[in-house]
Amino acid sequence: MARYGKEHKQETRRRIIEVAGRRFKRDGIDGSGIATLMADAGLTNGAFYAHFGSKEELVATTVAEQLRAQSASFSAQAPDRGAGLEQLVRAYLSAEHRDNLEDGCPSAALLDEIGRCTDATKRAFTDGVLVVIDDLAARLAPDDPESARTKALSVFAMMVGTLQLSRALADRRLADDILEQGIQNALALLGARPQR
Amino acid sequence: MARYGKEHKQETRRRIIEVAGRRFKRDGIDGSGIATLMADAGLTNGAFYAHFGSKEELVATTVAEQLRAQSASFSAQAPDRGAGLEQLVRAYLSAEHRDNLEDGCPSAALLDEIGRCTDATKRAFTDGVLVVIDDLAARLAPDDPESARTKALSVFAMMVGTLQLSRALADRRLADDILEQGIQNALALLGARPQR
DNA sequence: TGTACATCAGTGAACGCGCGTTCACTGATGTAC
DNA sequence: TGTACATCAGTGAACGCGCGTTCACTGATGTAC
Repeated sequence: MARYGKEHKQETRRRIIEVAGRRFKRDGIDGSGIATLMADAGLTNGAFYAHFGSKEELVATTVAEQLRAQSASFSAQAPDRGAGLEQLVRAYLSAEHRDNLEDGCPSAALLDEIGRCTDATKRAFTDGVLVVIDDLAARLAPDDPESARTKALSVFAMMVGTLQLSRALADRRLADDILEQGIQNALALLGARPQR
Repeated sequence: MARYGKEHKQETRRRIIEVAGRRFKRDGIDGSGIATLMADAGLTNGAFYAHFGSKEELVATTVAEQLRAQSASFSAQAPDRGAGLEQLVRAYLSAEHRDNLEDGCPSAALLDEIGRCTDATKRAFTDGVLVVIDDLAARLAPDDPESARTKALSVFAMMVGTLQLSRALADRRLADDILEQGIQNALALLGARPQR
């Protein structure tokens, strides 16, 4: 039944991490059981512990991988590292992104749960999100990305909060409105030069 | 053992909602069991269903109550309805607020989980958060609060995202920095007149 | 004032279920001779 | 080339536990006469 070899095992591991990313984002971390996760990956629950020491270890690994993938997706969407911000903002604050949790931003789907996780998971998040932030900072100020870091972080926080809010509102019209307003305000913030 | 009368029962109900608010914000909705919640309120699990039809009903009720309390707290902190925004922003994006989940903003603690809740809970959230937003809008543009609504919503989203991010970062210095940067950017956004 | 009865908030055990985790086992693959 | 053995990815049943929910019961309080 089981195929043999290091390569195969690593591919299985990748598959678990990938389905975990989708499940976590859709149902939450607490809302996703290991048996379900493993069934998604075409395996049974027992196999899990050949790949990860605990659920929390999978969470940390998955958070890291999700942020890596998001960074790669930003680069693919807007390959010019010194630009493309408006395009990224519009794609991020779109109804499509809001309505597609599984393929969406891990921060928007999981940020408050990550705040309640172990230090190891928070560290994985911190490292991963800084790569995303630094990508944004480089687009914001190609000649001095270092100084733009906290500003990029703040704009990112705004986009995350806006998407979460849009998902939590029961009024569709209002949910669409705040995405649009979020785009306007993000672009205004990005356009303004630092004021201190 | 049990005291008798409508008044007493309603007081117990209030107590359950209050401890649920604190627990949910600290451990998440999925992370808080009914038996624990009831023990917090000094009762046993069985009594729960004399007060609520289901856990989800408690969630919707608690979300509504939390937002009502937040609105009241804003009014108490800055009684002049046409002003006080800077004060509110500074209190919101403070290290004290970040480090005190239980007494803090329900949106920052629960927003992504609310996005995964039933429609009834989302509706309770929508109604409640609009009161908070309208309070902010009235402070932002006392003479035309209606037009300031989406802008207030967007600023609120930014504050929520920033607080969540600050809580999820493993690096204390960085977490403090983005609070400070969030204050600067929120004030800049609020100071600017609408640009369309 | 005293007794009998009705009310009902809360108790606590039990329900079936899914959780994270463990482990003896299977059986396909690879290696040795 | 064929056989015997080692490796090990994955299976599936079981562990103790907490989940949301139900319900027969308790006993303090209030009402009627």
